Amino acid sequence: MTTTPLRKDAARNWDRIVAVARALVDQGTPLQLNDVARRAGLGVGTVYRHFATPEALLETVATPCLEALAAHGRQALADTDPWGALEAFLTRTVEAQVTDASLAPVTAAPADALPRTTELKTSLWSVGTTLLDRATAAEAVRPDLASTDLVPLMCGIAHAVHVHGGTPADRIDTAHRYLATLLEGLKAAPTHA
Amino acid sequence: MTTTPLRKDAARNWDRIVAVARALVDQGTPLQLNDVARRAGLGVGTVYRHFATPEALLETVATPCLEALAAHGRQALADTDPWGALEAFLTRTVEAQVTDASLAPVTAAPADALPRTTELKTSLWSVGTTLLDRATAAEAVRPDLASTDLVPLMCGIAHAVHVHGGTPADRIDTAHRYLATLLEGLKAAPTHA
Amino acid sequence: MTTTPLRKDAARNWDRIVAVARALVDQGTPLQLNDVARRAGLGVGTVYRHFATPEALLETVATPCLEALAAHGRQALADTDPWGALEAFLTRTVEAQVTDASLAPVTAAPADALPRTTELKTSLWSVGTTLLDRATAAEAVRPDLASTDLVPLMCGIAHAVHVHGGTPADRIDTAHRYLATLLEGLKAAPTHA
Amino acid sequence: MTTTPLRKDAARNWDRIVAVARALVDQGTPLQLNDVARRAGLGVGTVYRHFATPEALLETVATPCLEALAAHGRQALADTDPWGALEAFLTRTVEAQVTDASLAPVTAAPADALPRTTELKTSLWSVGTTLLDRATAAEAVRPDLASTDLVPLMCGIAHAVHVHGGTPADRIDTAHRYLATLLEGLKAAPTHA
DNA sequence: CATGAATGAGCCTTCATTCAT
DNA sequence: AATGAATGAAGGCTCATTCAT
Repeated sequence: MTTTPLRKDAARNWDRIVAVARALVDQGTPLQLNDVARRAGLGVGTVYRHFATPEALLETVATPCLEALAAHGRQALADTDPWGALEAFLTRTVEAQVTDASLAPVTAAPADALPRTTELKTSLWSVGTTLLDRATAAEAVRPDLASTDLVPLMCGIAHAVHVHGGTPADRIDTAHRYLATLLEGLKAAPTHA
Repeated sequence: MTTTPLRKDAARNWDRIVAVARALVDQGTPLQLNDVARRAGLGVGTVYRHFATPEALLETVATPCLEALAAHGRQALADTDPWGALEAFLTRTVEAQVTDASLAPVTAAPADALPRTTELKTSLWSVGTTLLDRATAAEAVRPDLASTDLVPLMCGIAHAVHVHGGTPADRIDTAHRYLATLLEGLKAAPTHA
Repeated sequence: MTTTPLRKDAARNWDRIVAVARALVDQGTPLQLNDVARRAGLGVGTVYRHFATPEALLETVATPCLEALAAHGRQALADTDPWGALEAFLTRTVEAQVTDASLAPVTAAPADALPRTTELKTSLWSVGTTLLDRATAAEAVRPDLASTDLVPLMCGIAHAVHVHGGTPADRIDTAHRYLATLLEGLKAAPTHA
Repeated sequence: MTTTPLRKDAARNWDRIVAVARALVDQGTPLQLNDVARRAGLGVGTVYRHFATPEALLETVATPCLEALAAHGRQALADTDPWGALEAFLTRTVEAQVTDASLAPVTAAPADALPRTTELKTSLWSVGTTLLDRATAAEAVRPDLASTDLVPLMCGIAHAVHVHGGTPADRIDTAHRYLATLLEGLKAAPTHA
């Protein structure tokens, strides 16, 4: 409906490019389209045809992960425990950010290169808002936090984990500790403050 | 006794360079020594003579703020309320990070360009450790946070504020909200967990 | 099978670059890639794409001459007169060094930038060794000279000619005189010394 | 008669500078006046006052060695054996060139920075000419070599030794071998050629 | 569609030399 | 005399992007 399906060879190139980019992101190398082209055994022009900017490529790399998060978000909406649903959703989000280096920049970016990214971010934001509203309504969460705070806070935790450093395994651990602390703070509504 | 005082003209240039750098940092432009030189109306060589690397210049720009924090830290050590002292110290720190764009990169950097920076960072870290230990001993803080978590968490909050965006005034506000939440989480020891 | 032939335009640029470099070498100007680019009317990047370092370009400039020497060397091996063959080979070598300013640095360099250069140098060295060994075996040459002395001595003569100065024509003449003297010394084995 | 003697402190500085330069030359580091100043613990200006150019400093470093050569040359003139005198003189010269890195560039330079250098070079050239003429007159030397060939040939040998490489001890050895060969060639006049 | 050569702005850095102090 | 700060031309190299083939 939206996009004409790619010719078979073009699709193969598209896959190669994304795979190479994924590998580069995982090893922390900044995405340079020339570089990606060389490693993929393709011409620069081909890469540019598929991805007009480094950001577009990065977002493409991040997409599957964002989709998984969005899927999980839809399930979370079905959860009847307001606090539990929020907690699970945020946990998943932070785990993803810490595990997948492509998410942080995409999430924090003020503008998106691909419409699909915008869709997914909007969807996630909407889920987050809903879950937070429910929790707030259930008085399970301090009232001075708005839904616009969720993304920044998740980015903040991911960044904190990054600054802390350590092996990938360490990082997940650290992320859980930091998130636990923050969630405790979210929960403990300043009743009499 | 420490450093030979600069000649008057050299001092003037030093000041100019730092002032230009300060301005660039404040408007979010990355520091490039050639650029700084041009804007300061000086030769490149002059800037290189004073600051061997962009990092050295950045740290110089950050120094006054770090010194103010360190001074405040020394006072905080005299505070007899373990929790209050920690809270005040972290508040100041986050306010500074959010207000002054030179702090975040300097704080997060694994290596320092200037000895003075190392001194100040060490001093701040030591104050933080002491205050956290006291609070932990007073059971005012959840036990699973170590002193090595303080810097990452402060950087995380600063980053969250950055992602949230808004005017400088907004940002201080946001910082207070985020910090308050986190502190609540620090305080509320997971009693039965 | 060896190298993909260059595209027509790329080949034209390659030629231009080498031609400019040749001219610079001939007039004694040191090769600077930026400079070459400007004179060739090309972008710096183009020159860097073709030749990663000044040495690579210089060796490319020297290659045709080295190939001619190598070809002559192969013929010299067929000469049945041990002394005559050596003499002819060394004469050609020195004439080349004196005539073509690109040879001296390439010959004297301890490391090569291009594999082709290494091939050619190895080949020439091997011819020289063979010819010297034959002459030594025929007792036509003083025994205290090793094949590792050939290159230095040829470089030495070329350098002597350079110091002497004069027009290109003068220089060939001088080279012949110097080489004749040296060859006389090589021949006259110190019988009773 | 010529120069006002330096003030005591100025003389001390002069000495320091030359000593530092000597050390740099010996270790093969190119002479940079800024660098020399720093190592000597002096201001750049001071070094410039004493030596207007790097060449002037280099020539100053070379001077003692040139003077020793000149002194030996004057003695050689008293030697009654034409060939022996020439041989001894050239041997000394080559040994010096190979041993002292300051000589090669000074000798090969077409122009001098210091009058004293010109004096010494002239003197040496004159000695060489005289010795060669005597040897030629005694028919001890092939007639097609002129006195203007001596300097180039010595430079050539030094350069050959340099290209050959090896430890300082090796180099003297190599120099003797190369010079012996060349001298043999000088001696063996091409009687019937 | 794919290719990859070309581009050139832009950044970094060094160093010989001058000149105010 | 000595100092050393300032200068800025000069050279090196990278990389995002375009466009002819």
